[in-house]
This record gives sequence, structure tokens and C-alpha cells, in this order.
Amino acid sequence: MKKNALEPSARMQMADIARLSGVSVATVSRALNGSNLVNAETRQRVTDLARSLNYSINIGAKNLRLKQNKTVAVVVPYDVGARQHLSDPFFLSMLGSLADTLTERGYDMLVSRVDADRLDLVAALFDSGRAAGIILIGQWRHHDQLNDLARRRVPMAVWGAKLGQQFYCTVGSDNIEGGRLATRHLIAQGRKHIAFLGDRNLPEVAQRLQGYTEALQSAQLPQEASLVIPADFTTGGGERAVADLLAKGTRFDAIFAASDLLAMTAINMLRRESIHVPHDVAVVGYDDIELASYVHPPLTTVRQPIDIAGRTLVDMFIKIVEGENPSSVLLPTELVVRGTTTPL
Amino acid sequence: MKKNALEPSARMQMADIARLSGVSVATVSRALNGSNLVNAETRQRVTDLARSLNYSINIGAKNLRLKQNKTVAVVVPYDVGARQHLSDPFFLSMLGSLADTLTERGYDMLVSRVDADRLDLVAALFDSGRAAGIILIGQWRHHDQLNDLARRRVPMAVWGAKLGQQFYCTVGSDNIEGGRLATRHLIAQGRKHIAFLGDRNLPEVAQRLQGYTEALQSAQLPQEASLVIPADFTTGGGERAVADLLAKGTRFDAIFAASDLLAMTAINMLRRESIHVPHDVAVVGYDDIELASYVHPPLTTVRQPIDIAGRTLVDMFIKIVEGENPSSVLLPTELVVRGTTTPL
DNA sequence: GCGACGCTTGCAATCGATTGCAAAGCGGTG
DNA sequence: CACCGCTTTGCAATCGATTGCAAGCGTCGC
Repeated sequence: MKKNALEPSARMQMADIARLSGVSVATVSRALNGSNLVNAETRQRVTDLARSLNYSINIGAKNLRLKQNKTVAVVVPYDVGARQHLSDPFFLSMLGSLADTLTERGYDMLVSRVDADRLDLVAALFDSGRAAGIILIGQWRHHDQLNDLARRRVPMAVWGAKLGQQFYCTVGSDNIEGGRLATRHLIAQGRKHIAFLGDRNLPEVAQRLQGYTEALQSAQLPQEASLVIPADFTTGGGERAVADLLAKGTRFDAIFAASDLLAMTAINMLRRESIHVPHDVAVVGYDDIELASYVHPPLTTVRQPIDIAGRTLVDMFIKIVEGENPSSVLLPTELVVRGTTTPL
Repeated sequence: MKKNALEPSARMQMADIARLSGVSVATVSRALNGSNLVNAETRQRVTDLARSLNYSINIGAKNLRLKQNKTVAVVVPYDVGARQHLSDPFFLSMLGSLADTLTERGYDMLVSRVDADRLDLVAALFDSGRAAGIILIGQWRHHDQLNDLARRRVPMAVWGAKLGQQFYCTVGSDNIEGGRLATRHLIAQGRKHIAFLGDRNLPEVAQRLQGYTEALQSAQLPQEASLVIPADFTTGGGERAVADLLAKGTRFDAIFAASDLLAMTAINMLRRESIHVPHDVAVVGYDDIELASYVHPPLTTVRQPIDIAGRTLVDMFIKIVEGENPSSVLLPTELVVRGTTTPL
């Protein structure tokens, strides 16, 4: 059991710079941090040497000493026991947007996937000092767990729906209004039997459904229970939902899907059944992912401004870490009319 | 300048657990690490206490002491001065795949965006001890900088093309073969004027172009220079490229695009010009992103197995960190024929 | 000539963990 | 009763940085 010899890992450290420039580590530290407690000439010499040796100060040690941390854990929960891969373009774009903004603000981004049923685990990211706090993408059905985290004073910003009795801060689009917009649009085009596809256990989807219901009511249209179809966000969710719908035999002339991915897969299934979109069935999605405008027909959808969302989440998070107490943000929502809806 | 009072940050630490359970920190440390140098009953008491207090050991301090690190920096370079957002679905899916695999392997994933022209900066992620090494998505046109990094012994696995004189390890699809497959398929369908869309400055694209050229040659077809159109991976790249192509007036009856995103946006432009796909112009993409099969017509494309790619990159990376010297991996490539190609 | 003062610098404690080594406690033995 | 061996525990050094405090040195005024 000889000592593992392969640790050449000649990582420079402050002591090396100190020795090579003939000063103490204290001076090197001060020089590199631009303190004016060191002679300008010395400072220059030290920084030059450090740069030329590709020296980069050890963040771990620095953080330990300063008890600070410029890392944010971005958590994307995955649902159900069967591991679901991270694939919804909307979440991925959100990740991209967060990455860009965090980088701009000087934070590192730690991406972590956590079982949605063990959200308490995300607290460990904070408790262990790995991250200064957490940005969570999607509250799923775990409102209570999130409240627990908030009560444990874990700095946290969440993408999702604004709910009652909420001790954590959210950023989200105005889902109710979004649902109303989409449904009103379909009604205005003369559609009378509008199906809703989505998992109403998720707060955001529930709110979209509420908007849908309200729009039907104000148009004095009946809400048919058989037209509300459960559909999850996983691949193939849209196909299954449309198959269910067709199997039921209920008449429908429009679909409002709770996400673009759902809408696209639904359209795919409709096409396979030779049902024409938008003529026979109009479709509205939700999210406005980048590809929505590239598919054919281009997808009519409710836009969630992902770039603004990322920026808002990060700014909110930073405020929270700095001890402020921002309130939840509802982003404006907007209907983007493209090719999958047309007057009847 | 009073001391900032708002640091309630009552983060538990080992000393607290020690005090509360009446032992020394040394014993707590051993207990939590399951050492059998502590009495089983003591160990149980300590672990129970720690758990009940939500104590989570400080990773920073542990890493410092043990000089270890279970964090991998995943770097997605962004190109050009004008900040380009992280949006290509292929890169994002790769990120998702890496996240899943790294989590499985017990690593944390730090996502970092870096100016593609300052790739030397990624070394800082390693030098500063922030990460045990680097997984880079896309080598862009910076083969030499990557070689420099490798020579500086920065543990690194790269998604990209396998090139000559390469001191770093890559995982990538067989781009030349992919290019051949796509082009041969188009030729087999009777297409004679096949345009190529892509940025040949990128090694991967250059190899796909090489495959394209080879396929044309073996079919004894001329390669027309005016059919090779530069197109970047940014949004709108496909539109611009097709516009260029049409402006030139060169006849073409097929397009081989270096990415699915490029193919989709190209198709979009063709449609706007009332050019029918696949009848007038057949299109083949590259990547096989998830949405490729949901668009209409579903996209014929060359599949890069993203899930395997992520797994392979991570496994390669781990080997490198552990001192092994794996060789680059070429993943098999496969043509997926769907609706955008049809015999002439 | 001596103390004061300013400018630089270094010593040493500290952050929160790990671990080699010494020592305490205890039962058994000669 | 002294000694031994085994189990269990604690002391203290260590990882790589930061920073309060004090000391060294040169200059200046009285």
C-alpha cells in the first residue's frame, strides 16, 4: 500500500509566488487583491509573476476564510421514480438564460438534478456551503416542501406559479391570463369544443386551466369535462393525450396545450390521423420556444419571455442573498398568433 | 463602519455537533465518515444528532483538507464578440445528458460560458481548484488553444472532431462518415445539385463537408463551389444561407445542412419562397435533435447519439482525472430517413 | 539625538474540516 | 500491584488563503 505517487498536480499556490518573489504570502495576498498597503512596485512585480506563472488563487481556501460564496445552485427537479431526462426545450433554454445572466453577474452556476420527491435534498447544497443559495426551475407539486425550505432560510428563487400562503419568491408568467388569451383566441375563431392538454397537478398548468375555464365561461360556452386531458411533459405526452381524446370520441375542433412540446407532439399525432391543422383542429401551445416558429405550420402559442425570466430570477436571487425581501414577479404574457390557428 | 450585523447564517458546523453530543470534533468527523475507530454507539448518537439538525458537512473545508474535488466544469464557449446566447437545442441536450450522467457518477456540474477566443480562461477553473477538470462542448476553431491546455495538464474531455496532432481527448461522431451518408442518400434519390450549409471553419463541419465531397466524387458528380454556403449556427443562419443560395441563382435540388437547426430554418425559408420540401428540394440535417421528428415534414438527419455522447464524455473524463490515458472516441453515426427526402 | 510618524512588510491566528499519534480507560495476567 | 493489549478518544498539525497587529526603517521636527 504505497502512497499513490501520481500527484504531480503542481498547482501553484500563494506560497510559491511568495518564495519566488521574495516576499511573504501576506504581501502576495495583498498585492493580488490590489490592497494599497503594499508598495506599488512590489505589487506590480508580484502580479506580473503570478500572471506569468498562470497562478490562480484557490477559491476553496478563499471562500473558507471569507465565508463567502459566489456559486448558485440551479436545480432542475426530475419527476417520478423512472428517471426522466432533462429534455424539455423550455427548461433547457431557461438553463441557458440563467447561465448567461449568472456569468454576467459574476456568479458560478452549479447545475443539479434532484428527485422532485426529495426536494429537501436541495437544502444540502446550501447547508454544505456548496452554494450561496438556490434557483429552482419548476415548483412541480411540492409547494409545501418549498415552503419548508424557505422557512429554513435557504436563499431561494423559484420559477413557477404564484400561490397563496407562499413563503418563497417566484418568478412566473401570468398563467391565468395566458390561459385566457389562448382560449379567447380560439373562441374568437369560432371554435366551440376546445380540448385542454396538461397535468393539472402542476400549479402552473392548473392556472392555465383556470384561465381556460374563465374564458369559456365569459363566452358562455360549456366546459366539457371529457375535453380536459391529463398529459405530462415527457416525450410522447402529446401523442398519448390525443390518442385518449380520439378514443373517447368526444368532438373537438381545437386544442390548447400546456406546453409547446405537448402541442407539437399533439399536432404530430393529429397529422398521423389525417386530421388537418389548423383547418379541422386549431392548436395553441404555451412557452414560445425558439423552434415554435420554425415548425410547419408555425405554432400559435403563448409566449413566456425566457430571457427576461432568467434575468429576473437571478436579480431576485441576488437581492435575497443580500438580505432584501423582494416580492414575487408575474411576467407579462403575450399571445403569438402563427399558423396553427385560423378562423373556422 | 460597523460590522455588518446581518449574518445570522446559523450554519451548523462540526464543532456544534461535537459540543451538543459531548465529544470532540475529531470523533464527530470519524463518526460521520463511518470510521470504525469510534464506538458504534457513539457513532450512532452523533450521526443521529447530525441528521436531526440538518447538519451537512462543509464541502469547501473538506476539499481544502483532502485536496480533492468532485466538481466538473462544463464549458460551453460562445462565439464572436457579439454575445450569442446558448440556444442550439443540440448543445442544450448535451448539457442535459451531461448533467444526468455526472449526477449519477457523484460529480457536481459547474456550467460556465467562456468567450471562445479566450479559451485559456477555462484553465483558471482548474488552476483555482474550482473544478477537478473540464468538459468542453465544441472545440470551435481553437484546436491550438486546446492543445496548450492539454500540455498544461488540465484534465479535459472535449466534444468535437478528432484531429491530427491532438494532445487532448475528444468524443465525437464520425463526421466524415456522417457527411458521406447524408450525401450518398441524396444522390441515391436522384439529386444532382446538392448544396452544403455550414461554417467550414469549425472542424466538425469541415469533416462533414469532406464526407460530402467524397460522396460526390465517388458518384462522379461535380462539386460546385457555389453550392457550399457559409452558415453559422446562430438563429437565422439557415434563412440567410438559403437567401444567399437563391440570390446566386445556382440551381439546386437538395440541401445538406450541418445541423438540424440550420436545416429547419432553411426549410422555413424555402417554404416562404414556395419551394416545396422534399419535392423541389430535399433536405438532410445533422444531430437528430428530439424535435426533428416532430416537425413537418419530419426531418431526415444524421443522428448523433447525445445520451451516449454525454456518458462517454463523463467516463472519459473520470479516467483522465484518475490518471489513465484513454484515447479519443468516435461514435457511430446513423442516417435517419424521414420526410424531408424523397426520390426525385 | 530622540521620539513621532508614515510607509511597507511579516507574524500568527483564523476559516471548518481530517488524521497521525499519544494517551486514557479497562479487563486480564503473572 | 505492575504491566500489557485493546478499544476509544482527544490533541494538534494541516490544507491555502486573509487580515489585525506589531515591527522595521527612513525622515523629520524640536
